[in-house]
Amino acid sequence: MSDSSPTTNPAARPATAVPGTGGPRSAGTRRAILDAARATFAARGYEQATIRAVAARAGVDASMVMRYFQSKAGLFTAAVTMDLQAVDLRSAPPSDRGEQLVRHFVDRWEDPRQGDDLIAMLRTAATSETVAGQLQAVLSQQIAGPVAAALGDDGAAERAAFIATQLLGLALCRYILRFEPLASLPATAVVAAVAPSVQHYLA
Amino acid sequence: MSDSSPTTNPAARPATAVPGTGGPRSAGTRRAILDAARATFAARGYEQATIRAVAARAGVDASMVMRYFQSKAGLFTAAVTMDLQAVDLRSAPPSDRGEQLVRHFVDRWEDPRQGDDLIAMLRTAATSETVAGQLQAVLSQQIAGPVAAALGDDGAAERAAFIATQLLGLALCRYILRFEPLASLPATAVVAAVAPSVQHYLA
DNA sequence: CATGTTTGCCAACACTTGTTGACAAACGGA
DNA sequence: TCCGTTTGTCAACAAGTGTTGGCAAACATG
Repeated sequence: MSDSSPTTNPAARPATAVPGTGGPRSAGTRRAILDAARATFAARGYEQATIRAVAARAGVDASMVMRYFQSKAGLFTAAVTMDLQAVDLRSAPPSDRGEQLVRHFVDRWEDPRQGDDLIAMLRTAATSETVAGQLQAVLSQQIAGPVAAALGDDGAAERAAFIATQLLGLALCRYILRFEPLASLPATAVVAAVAPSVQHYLA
Repeated sequence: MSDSSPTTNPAARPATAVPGTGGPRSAGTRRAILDAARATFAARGYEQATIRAVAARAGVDASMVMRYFQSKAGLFTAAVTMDLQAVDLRSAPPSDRGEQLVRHFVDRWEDPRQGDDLIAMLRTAATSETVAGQLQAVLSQQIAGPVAAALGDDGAAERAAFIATQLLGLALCRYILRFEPLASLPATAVVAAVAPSVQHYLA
């Protein structure tokens, strides 16, 4: 006690909180809010997603969301912060690397957990320069990194950029705009169709 | 006279209005509002673009925007309605059709007039199912049409969908997210790099 | 049990949004 | 000149937003 005001000190952790979750408050509520935020941001985009909608989905009050995360922007950052592991393209023969890269990304998008993060991020990046920068950083690690590691640094940035156009365009049309017949095709067919295009940028 | 209430009847056109513009009010103001709306929607997206911002940019009052176009949605539709002429792929040898298609689209995006329309539409489509449907209709006419005309109907819809992923992904990364080094490359270099990918989907 | 902390809910504030209506100035025809 | 229509401005409304503070219950600790 006498440390500082309890409301503003995130280090004051109650006994019921699970250590290691990173949050100062109830772990269950925090997780419920984060899950609801992910789903809401992914489904409606940043502006359309209201704090009240997130709170309702999580079964708590809107002011709870504010106490757990300090602002809507903070909630978005916390909800969308993910640790994706990058591919190691060197483990595959050069002719298979395009397909490997596409499959890796499609797997991420199809995964309900990580996919919602990416969809929310992509949706928001279209209207927020800040998030666009974050997305570029993620893609730099996810694409430019492995490409440079596998091919060397000459022109890797350009190659990665063009690969990003193909992969983001696929995500946009299939998961956000839901263009038919693309959205209904099985994932394997999509991977098979797009792989040669990415392979071309790698060669 | 005695027809109906003048405020709600769009057919009542004053003598000062220019016939053929399609609008019942002053042609100059209408055009100023439409230009401002295009620029604002393209720059900030649908939700972020406020009627007051459009009005300020056009140099008129916000209520004027409402009287000319009945709602924000109506303004968006009027501002973003464009008539793009589709390519005729049959006029080129099959091996050049990919490049022709890409160049046609990049030319549209780079054109300040039509480009703003498309950027606004793409930005908005990411968060509005209605606009996503409109965009799909435009792309169907711009891509699926020429592809089916050139290659026949077998699998044309799928081919067009994959071509759309590449072309929309390029537009997203270059004109909206402004990823580097992609955004700074000359248009010719972009066309040359992306053309083989589209060509692959055509073959 | 008494106490202080945490959790959660309720109500409200300040602000912005799209939208509407009333009213003054310009303009054109009779 | 007079009058109706049109054009434009001002102020306001109703709804929804993120955000804040206060207050009651739960809960662990002494």
